[in-house]
Order: sequence, then C-alpha cells, then structure tokens
Amino acid sequence: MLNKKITSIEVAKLAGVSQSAVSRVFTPGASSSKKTNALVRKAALDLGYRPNVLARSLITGKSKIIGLVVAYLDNYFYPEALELLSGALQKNGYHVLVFMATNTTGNIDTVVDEILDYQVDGIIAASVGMSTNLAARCSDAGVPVILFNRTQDDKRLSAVTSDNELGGKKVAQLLCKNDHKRIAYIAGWEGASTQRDREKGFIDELKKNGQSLFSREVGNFDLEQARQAARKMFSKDEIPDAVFVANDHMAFAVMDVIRFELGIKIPEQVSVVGYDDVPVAAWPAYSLSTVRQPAKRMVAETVSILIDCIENNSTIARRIEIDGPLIQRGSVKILKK
Amino acid sequence: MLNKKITSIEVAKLAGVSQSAVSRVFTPGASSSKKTNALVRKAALDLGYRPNVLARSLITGKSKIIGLVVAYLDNYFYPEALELLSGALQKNGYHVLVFMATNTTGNIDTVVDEILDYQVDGIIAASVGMSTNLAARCSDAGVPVILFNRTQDDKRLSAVTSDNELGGKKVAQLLCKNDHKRIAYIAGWEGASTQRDREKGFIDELKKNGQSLFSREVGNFDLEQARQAARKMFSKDEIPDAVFVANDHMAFAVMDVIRFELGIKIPEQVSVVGYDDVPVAAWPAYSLSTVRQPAKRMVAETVSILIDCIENNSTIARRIEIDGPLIQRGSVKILKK
DNA sequence: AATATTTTTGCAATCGTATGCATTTCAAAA
DNA sequence: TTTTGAAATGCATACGATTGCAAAAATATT
Repeated sequence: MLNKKITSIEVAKLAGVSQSAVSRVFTPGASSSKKTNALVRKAALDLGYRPNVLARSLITGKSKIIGLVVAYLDNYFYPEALELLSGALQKNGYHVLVFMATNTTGNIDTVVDEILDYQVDGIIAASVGMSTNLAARCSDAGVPVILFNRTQDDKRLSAVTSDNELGGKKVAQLLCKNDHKRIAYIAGWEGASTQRDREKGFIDELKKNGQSLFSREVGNFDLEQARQAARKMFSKDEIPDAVFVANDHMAFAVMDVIRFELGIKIPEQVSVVGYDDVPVAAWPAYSLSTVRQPAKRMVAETVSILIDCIENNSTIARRIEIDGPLIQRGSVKILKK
Repeated sequence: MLNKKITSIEVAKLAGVSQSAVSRVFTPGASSSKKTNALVRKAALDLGYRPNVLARSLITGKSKIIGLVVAYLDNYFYPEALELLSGALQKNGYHVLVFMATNTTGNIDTVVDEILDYQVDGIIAASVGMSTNLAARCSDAGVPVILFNRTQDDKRLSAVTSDNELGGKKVAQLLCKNDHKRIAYIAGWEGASTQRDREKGFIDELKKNGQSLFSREVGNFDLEQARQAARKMFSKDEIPDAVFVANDHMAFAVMDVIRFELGIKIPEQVSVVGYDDVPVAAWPAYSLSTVRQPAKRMVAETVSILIDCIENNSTIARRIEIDGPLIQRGSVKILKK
C-alpha cells in the first residue's frame, strides 16, 4: 500500500555515514567531503530520499512558506498577479500558501491567525486591509507583511502599488486634452487606498484644467454595483461625455450597460477609461483605454522587498509606487488635428 | 524587535499544568477536565499562544496542507475553481499550497518533488497531466492525487471532470436542431482528455444526425493559436455556419477575429459555441452560448473525495463526471418556429 | 618525518508538539 | 463507607531534521 517515508537515518545507514553527514550534504554551505557527498547522494537517490521541509523548518525557524491573502479573484488583475508572484517566489525557493478573505472583515483576523499557525516566513496581502492590531501581531511574530496593490497609514507595513495618483492624473489629462466637457467618475470601494489615490489624482488634474466632476457614483469594485452606478449615471437627461471607472473590472460592466442596455455609443457619445489593463481590456470587443498596472514590476518589487526582509531580517518598511503607462485604445474619443 | 515565539511549555507554566495538558486542550478529542481547559485557554489567550502546525504535523504525519498544481490561470475557469477550492478546503481545516506548472513538461516532475517535500496531505492537479512514474511516487509516499478537470488512463488516480462527452453531444444537438449545415470545430490541446472527450461527443452526435465536420483547426487552448485557427478557418471561400470552440477562453478570441478582423456577423453568418461558461461568457459583448462546467459541484466532489482519501485513508480511485447544462445565449442562430 | 592547520565527522542536544503508559483523581455503584 | 470504573494528568519519548562542540582525518608547513 504505502511505503514508509524515507528519513535521513536510513540514508545514513545505507551510505555508511552518520545522520548528521546526510543532513550536511543537503544543507547548502555545510562542510562535507567529496566522498561522503557522493555516497550520500547515491544512497538518497536509490531510496528516493528528500529532506522533510517541515522538520527542517522546526529547527531553522524558516518554513519557506509565504502566506498570500487574496480577496477577489474575479478581478482578473489578481490571477495574473498570483501567477507571477507564485512563479517568482518559486524561483527563490519559497512557496505560496493561499488564503481567501472573501467574507466579512472580521474574518481577516481569523485568516491571519491561521496563516501564522503555519509559521510562514512572510505575508503578502493582496488588496486587503490590515487592522493595526493585526499588523502588530505579525510584527510581534517577526513575520514581515507586504501590502500588494494597497497602502495604509500604518508605518510598519511595506506596500507596493502602481502610482495611482499619477495614473488618475494621466486619465484626466487625456480626457481634457481631447475636449471632454462633462467628465464623470465611478468610484471603487472608498476604503481602498487605490480608489482614493486614483480619484485624487484625477480630480486634482481636472481642477488644474478648470474642470470639475460632472457626475459621480460608487461601484465598490463590484460588477453589479458598477452596473447600477452606470444605469443611474446614464439615465439622466444630460449624460457625461466621458467616464473614468476606477478599475477595468467595473469598466467592462459599465460599458456593457452603456452600449447594450442604453444604446449609447462608445466612444462617439461617451468615452470610457479604466484602470489596470487586464488582458480583456485589449480584446477588441472592449478595446478599453486604461492605465496599465505593471504587474511584473510590481511583483518583482514585492518579492525583492519580502526576501530582503526575511533573509537580512531588515525591518524598515518600504513604500514603492510604480509608474504605469496610459494605454490608448478605442474607448476614448480623440480630437482630430 | 521581535518577541520570541510562545510555546506550549510557557503556557503550561503560566497555567500551572503540564505541557501535555496544554497539548490535550488543543487536540480535539483528547481528554481534559473543564478546569484545566479553562486554565489553559486563559493562559494561552493571555500569551497569544497558538499551536505550531508544523511541529504538530511532524508527529501526527498530517500537515493539513494540500498541494495544488495549476498550469494556466489566464483561462478564467481556473481562478474561479481556485477560489472555490481554497474556500472549501479552508472550511475543512486544510490550506492550499500553490505550485505553478507553467513551463515545460519535464518541469512537472520537479514541481511534484517540491510538493512532496512539504509533506502535503494530498495533491490536486488542475488541468495538468501526471506521468505514471510521478503518480507512483505520490502513491508510494501515501499522498492521494486528484485530477481536476482532466482524466488519465492511470487507474490509481481519481479524477473529477464535467461530462465532457455529453457536453460535446449537447452542442452538436443544438447546432443540428437549428439547421446548421457547415459545422466546424476548433480543438484544444490534443493531449488533454477534456479536449478529446468534448470532440468525441460532438463528432459522434453529428454523425448521428447525418453530418460530419465541415472544417477543423487546432487552437491548443491558447489565445494566439486560437486566433490563427480562426483566421485560417474563416478566410476561405466557403466558411462554416457554426463553430464549436473547445473552451470559452479560445472562443472569445475566435469571436473577436470573426467579428472585428473579418467583419463576419455572429450569429447571423456563423454561430459560435464555447465550453466552460466562465463569467465573461455572460457579458453582453460576447453573449456566448456554452456548456457550463459546474465549478461548485466539481469542487465539492473533489474536496469530498480528497478528504475521504486522507481521513479514512481510502485508496480506491474514483472517477466523477458531472453533467453541466447547455447555456443558450445570443451567439447561436436559432430557428424560428 | 614530525608538527601545525584546516577540513570532516559523529555525538548529542534541540526545535514544538503529540501520545502511550502508569498513576492519580473523581464520581458512581454497592 | 468501601469498591470499582472511568476520566484526567504527568512523565518521558518520538517525529525528522539542524548545529555546536570536540575528536578524527586530511592537508599544509617546516
């Protein structure tokens, strides 16, 4: 049925060396002669031995596990990020233990407790807020936390985001430059820093161009709420001639309502801009102009900071904001010159 | 800086009991009096103690970790499945360690070795093949493996899929019933059982209706290859009046090429059917008729089988095929009666 | 060839928890 | 009150590895 597990002791016996010798062969940086190395490796191969990561972590205090908390996987920015994160960490000998934080907020506490139970070496919180209390618990446990695609006031937390404020600004510039006059905004969840920063950059730049928001609704990063917001916004007598939606995910829903429910033409009657540049944005059915979040670079930064924290147990929190380009596609009406 | 970790010994000291007592309080099913229970729980709370899962797993032999191997996360069926899987396992006290198997095939072996290093209690392979050799290694290690959304000949492996053959059949029925006469197919990766079964059911049912395939290309479950396939298929003098695409992911690419590159109308000139019913299929921009893979039920079955294998160490491999409904939307031309 | 130095090696302790065994405690039955 | 059985507890060991220390072996130096 099931063969018993092979331990280092059995390898030692077969190779005719001590158990410590086996351990040293599999511990990078430990000293062992060429001869024993060969003997042990041969024996290990014959028996199919591989070191037990969990037993190792018990004594080294390093589990090589990173806890990843994710809230939404239906926003396609996150699967992409997850894939990149997992790949990058794998390359560095770490692996990702996934925790969904789908439910209510109080549930986050439970989730973090569960994560810490696994003695993770670090935590990446993707688009999830952390209470001060929670951050403190992680800090007490010596587990570095990095926020991905969100920031918070708590100075203990490192965070990697795109430059959301600048991104919002770029959108405003694009719309103003192309002569839009009734500019609207559909917000994400107002508790999210990404939402706030995008809106701030957007509004500030509108002001600079002598404009202000024509209309505003809240979509909470949720498809159905975004649809509702669009219905409300575009069922009035005078409708916007441009709308910036806080992320692509909602933008698609908004476009669908505008075009297929209300029969309004994009971009002829209204321009739409999103944020993220998820793959679907490039598909011609949407051809959505948007600000790209450079997922690769964000992930690279996240992993690099995290590994620095773990391996040099650096404790300084860092904030990284990565600039992302404005991607112009067909959903925005452009002035002909 | 970082507080030392709290162990059961310190809790024992504070509570005035033995370390074993502490352990027993946190071990469901172990015997402890109400008094000690209260004492220990209080002390644990005061100190912020939680049992170390890794240390526990060392002695129990159960890590409460499930290894999940995923190949593509860009096909949106998988993020959904991942979310459901992770959630369901979480509810049962398990957690998911994610391994990407993006690269070449030989790489799968490496990945599985890495998984086994973590002493996982089970493995879910989502849309990934396993060599006989590999399956044997897992079996030897006493680790149950379940294939998700793929089957294989190896009898040791349990597998959960939708009823792909029946699904293909339903598509053929739909198209024949509505008077399509030049029916084409765009295949997925031909090594995948899902691809083969869908095609088999489809072709068999076409035959039964006195039809055969008008045209066939291969898209390998890849966006760009699907586009190429569509270009080739629809650039001829006589084009199909219906095309079944092996999954939704490719179907979107095919629709985009058909409509936006070639200017062919869906469904007036050609009907398109996909497979999976990912969320995007329901969006009006695509409104794709498709066979739903009942992700919730597939996940429920997967988790149930896996937990049965682990906890009752049942070793019999099971094959589950779950029927999924045909979802009719606007991408198929329907006969008026 | 003899000594000094470095590299390997094995022994034993350790990480944090679970658990078999023997003993004590407690409540129920007589 | 005594007897009996069950429940609770503590002691000590085990899980599978890493690592400090001291002894042994290999290498370098004179």
